[in-house]
Amino acid sequence: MAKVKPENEDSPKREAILDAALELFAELGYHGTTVPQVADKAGVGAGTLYRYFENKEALVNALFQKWKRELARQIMERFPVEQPVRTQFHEIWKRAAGFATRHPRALDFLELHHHGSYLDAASIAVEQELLIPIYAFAENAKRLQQLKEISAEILGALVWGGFMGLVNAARKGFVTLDKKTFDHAEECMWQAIRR
Amino acid sequence: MAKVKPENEDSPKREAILDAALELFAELGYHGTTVPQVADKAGVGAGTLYRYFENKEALVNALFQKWKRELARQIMERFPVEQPVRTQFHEIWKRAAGFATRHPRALDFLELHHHGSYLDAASIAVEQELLIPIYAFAENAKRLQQLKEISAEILGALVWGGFMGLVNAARKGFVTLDKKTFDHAEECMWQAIRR
DNA sequence: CTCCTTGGAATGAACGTTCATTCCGTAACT
DNA sequence: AGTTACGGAATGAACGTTCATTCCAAGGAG
Repeated sequence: MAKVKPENEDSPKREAILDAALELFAELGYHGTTVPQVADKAGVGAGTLYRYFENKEALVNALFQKWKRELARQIMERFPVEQPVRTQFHEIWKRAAGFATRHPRALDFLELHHHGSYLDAASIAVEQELLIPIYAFAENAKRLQQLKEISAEILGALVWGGFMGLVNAARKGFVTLDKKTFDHAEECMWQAIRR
Repeated sequence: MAKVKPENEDSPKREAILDAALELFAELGYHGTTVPQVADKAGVGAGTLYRYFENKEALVNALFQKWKRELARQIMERFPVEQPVRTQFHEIWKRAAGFATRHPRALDFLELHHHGSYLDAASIAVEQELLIPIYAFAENAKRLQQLKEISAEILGALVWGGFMGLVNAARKGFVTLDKKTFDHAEECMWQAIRR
C-alpha cells in the first residue's frame, strides 16, 4: 500500500550499493564513476540499482545526506553543555578525529563533493545541521569571553579547515593520523581561537 | 620538422583555452566538463584545442602545473630571508591572501583537483615546489625557537588548511574575503603555530 | 509430500544519447 | 602556389537508463 520502493530503508542491497558508491565516488569523483562500476562493486546487477535509487543523481544525494548527517550526529550527540569551553572544544575535536579514523572514505567523499552542481536543495540544507550547533558553541564561548572577538564564521572556517588540512596531508602521506598528531593539532587550533 | 606544437608557448588561443578550462574545471570538475564546452568558451573550434594540447588529460595537467607554479612563485618570490619570523609569516599570509583575491578560480581549481587520477607524475611533482620552501621556513623558525615543537608537516597542514577553509567558507557565502577577515585569520593562525 | 501458480525482485543486453577525438574542406598567411 | 592554422561535422566508444526476461520464495491444490 504505502510501499513505493521495494525496501524503503535498511536493505542489505541498498547498503551494499551505498558502500560501493562511497568508495568509488571518494576516489574517482561523481562524474568519474560509472553506474555499472558501482553495481559491480556492490555485487548487484546494473538494473537493480534503479530499484533503490531513482537515478545516479539521487544516489549521490542520498549518500551525501547520509554521511553529513552521520558526521553531525557523531559530533553533536550528547554534547557536554555544562562543561567548560575548553572541555567542549576538546570533545568536538576528539569526536571529529574519531570520525576521521573510523570513516576516512566518508570524509574524503564529503570534502570532494561539498560543491557540485548535482547536489540538490535537501543536500545543501543538511550542511546547516552541523553548522548551526557549531556556531552556537562559538557564540556562547565568546559570550563567556573565552574566545577571540572574531566572527564565529571565521573561527569555524579556520578550525574545520585546519582539521581537513590534516586529513588531506595524511592522504598524501605527509603525516599519520595517530593520537599524538591529533593532540598536537588540537592544542594548536585551541591557541588559534582562544582569547 | 621539429615543431610538434604550432606555438609552443605564449599564444593568444592557447591562453584563451587555458582560461576557459580554468573556469569550467573549477566549477564543474574535470569529468563534468566537456571539451566542446571549453572550446566554445575559449572562442575556438573543438579541433583547434588539439593543436595546442595532446588531449583533455594533457590540458588539465598543463593547467594544474601552471597555477601551482604561479602560486608557489607569488608566495616565495623575493622571500624576506633576513626578517624576523613573525614578519616572514605575515608576508606568506599576505601573499596567499593576495593570490586568493586576484585568482579565486585558480584556488578553487587547485583545491578541487589536488587529488585526481588524471594528474600525471609531473603535476604531482610540482606540489614539492611550494612545500619545500614552506617546510624550510618552518624548520628554520623552529630552530630559532619561535614555533611550537611540532613537526613542520602538521603546522603546515593546519595553516594551509585554515587558509583554504576560509576560502571555502567565502565561496559558500559565510564570510567575505576582505582585509579585516584576512588580518583576523592571520592573527589566529599565528597563535596556532607560535611557541 | 509434490506440483503448479503467482508476483515481486533481480538481471544484463540493448537503446538512445553524449563524449573525446579525428578528419577534411576552407581561410589565412608567406 | 604552398604551407600552416582553423573550425565544426563526423565518428566510434562509452555512458546512463530501460525493459523484456529470469529467478525464487511462498502458498494453494491435489
